Amino acid sequence: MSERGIKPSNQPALADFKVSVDTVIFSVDTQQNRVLVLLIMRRDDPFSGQWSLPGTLVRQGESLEDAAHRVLVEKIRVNNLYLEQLYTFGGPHRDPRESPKSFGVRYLSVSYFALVRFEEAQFIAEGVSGIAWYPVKQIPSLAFDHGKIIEYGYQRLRNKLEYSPVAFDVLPDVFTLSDLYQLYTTVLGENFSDYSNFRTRLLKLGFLADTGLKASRGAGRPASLYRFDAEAFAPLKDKPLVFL
Amino acid sequence: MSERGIKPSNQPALADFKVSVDTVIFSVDTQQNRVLVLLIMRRDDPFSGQWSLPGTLVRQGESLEDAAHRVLVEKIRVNNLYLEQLYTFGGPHRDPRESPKSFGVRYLSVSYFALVRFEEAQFIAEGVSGIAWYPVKQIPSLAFDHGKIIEYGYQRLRNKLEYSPVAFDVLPDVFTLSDLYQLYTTVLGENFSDYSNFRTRLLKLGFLADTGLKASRGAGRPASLYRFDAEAFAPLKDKPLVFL
DNA sequence: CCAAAAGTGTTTGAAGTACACCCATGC
DNA sequence: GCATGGGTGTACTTCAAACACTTTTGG
Repeated sequence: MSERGIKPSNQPALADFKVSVDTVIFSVDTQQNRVLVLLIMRRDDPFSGQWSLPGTLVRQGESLEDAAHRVLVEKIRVNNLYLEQLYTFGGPHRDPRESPKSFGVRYLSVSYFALVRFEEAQFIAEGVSGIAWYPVKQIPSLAFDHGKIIEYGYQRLRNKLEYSPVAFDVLPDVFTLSDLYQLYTTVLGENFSDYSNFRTRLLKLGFLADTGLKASRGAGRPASLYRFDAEAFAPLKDKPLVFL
Repeated sequence: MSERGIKPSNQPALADFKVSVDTVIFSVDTQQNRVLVLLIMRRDDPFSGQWSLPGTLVRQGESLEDAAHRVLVEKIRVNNLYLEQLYTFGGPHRDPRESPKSFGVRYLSVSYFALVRFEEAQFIAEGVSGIAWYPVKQIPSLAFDHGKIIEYGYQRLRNKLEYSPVAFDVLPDVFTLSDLYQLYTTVLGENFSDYSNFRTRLLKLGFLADTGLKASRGAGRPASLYRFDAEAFAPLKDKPLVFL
C-alpha cells in the first residue's frame, strides 16, 4: 500500500494475483473415533484428477467470505457451519499456472477453517461422485499445497477445542456427556483427562443444559441429553476458559 | 483453485488483485507504561499525508514474508524481530484505487504482526521524518482499514503474552523480574497478578537464568538480572503454559 | 535512619488427579 | 444376574490469591 497505483517505470514490477479461497472442512465421527476432512476431486487442470480442498477463485465484487460461502452453498450444499479464516499462503511457484506464458500472474490462497455436524456431514458426500470425507490420518496426496493447509487447520482444531466451545458446532444439538468426551478424546488423544473429572468440570461451568431427555443406546444405563446453552456461555467468552 | 486458468466465456469474471503486506510493529516502553505502534506518513496517493502502517505491494517473484522483510530492512531499518502473519483483509472497496477506471483491480492486504525491543525501537524513528511511534491508546485516524488491523494485532499481542514467551522478544537480552512484570502490567493491565506471585511462578518454570549480575537503579535494593533460556524453554513449547 | 525497591515466606481456599464405588438398562 | 455404559463421591495434592515480612541499596 506504499507504492503508487500507476507505477513509475523505475520501480520494480508488481505481481498480479488471482486469489483463491480454500476451506478445510472438518467433521468428527465420534463413533468411529475419526476426524474427517472434506475433499473434492479436481476436474480441471492443473492437477486434474487429484484430490483437493474445496475452493474457488474470487470473483469481481466478491469478498473473501462471500467466495467461501459460495462454494459451500452452491457446490457442496452445506449450510450452518462454523467458519473462520485460517492462513494465507502466497509464495511464488505454489501454483503451476504461474508460468511466464500467463504474464506472471501469481496465485494466492486464503484458507478458511470450517466445522460441520457429523449428521449433516454424512449426506453431503452421499451419492455424489468426486466428493468425499477422508480421515485426517489418511489424507492422500493433494493438489497444490493443500496438504500443508490441512495440517495447519488440524493444529487449529486441536487448539480451539481447548479454549473455545467449538465442540458444540460439531456435535448435534442434543448430545450426551460421553458424546462430548468421545469428541475430545478423538481429537486430542486419550490422556487429556479422566471421564469423571471431565464431567464434573464441564457441568460446573454451567453452560450445559440438561434437557431431561434420556438416550438409550443398547446396553447400559441411559444417558442424560444436554444442550449447549449459548446465553449461559456468553459471560465466559474471552475468558481463559480451559476445557482440558 | 477450482476454475480454469483460461476462463470459459460463460463463467463470471475473476477479480484481479494487487497484494499488499502491512505490518503492525509493536514495542513496549515499560518505563512509561505504554505500548507503541510504528506508523508511517504516506507520501503518495491515496491517503497522501495520512498516517498508515508500514507496508508495500508485493513484487514479482517475491513471497509475502519477503515483502514484509523488504519494508522492515530497507525502509525502516529494523532487524531481528519477531514476525508472524496476522490476518488477511480482502473485501472489495477497501482501497479507493479500486475504481472502474483501474480495470476493476482489487487490493488485498495480508497483515503481519511484529515485535521490536524498545532499545532498538528508539533509534528507528529518531531524526527521520514521516515515521513515528504512537501509543496504541492514541492512534490517529489512519489510511485504509489500518485502524482495524491494529486493533486485531493488539488483541493478538495480549493473547500471546499469556501463553507464549513473546515477552522476551520485546525485553532486552538481560532484564530484571520487575522489568518483566512491568511489561505484563503495561499490556494486560494492573489486575492480573501480584508481583510476588508472578515472580515465584515464573522462576519455578525454570527458563529464566540468573546471570549473577545486578542492576542498580537509583534507590532500593539492586535487582538480579535474568536471561531467557531458550533451551530450557523448548520442552514447554506447545504446552498450555500460562503466565497469567 | 528512612524511604524505596527487591526478594522471601505463610496462610488459606479453590481446583485438578486418581481413583473407588453406586445406578440403570439390555440380554 | 451380569455385563455394559452412565453417574457420584472422596482423599490427596497442587496451585493460585492475598498479604506480611525481611533484605539491600541511596540519600
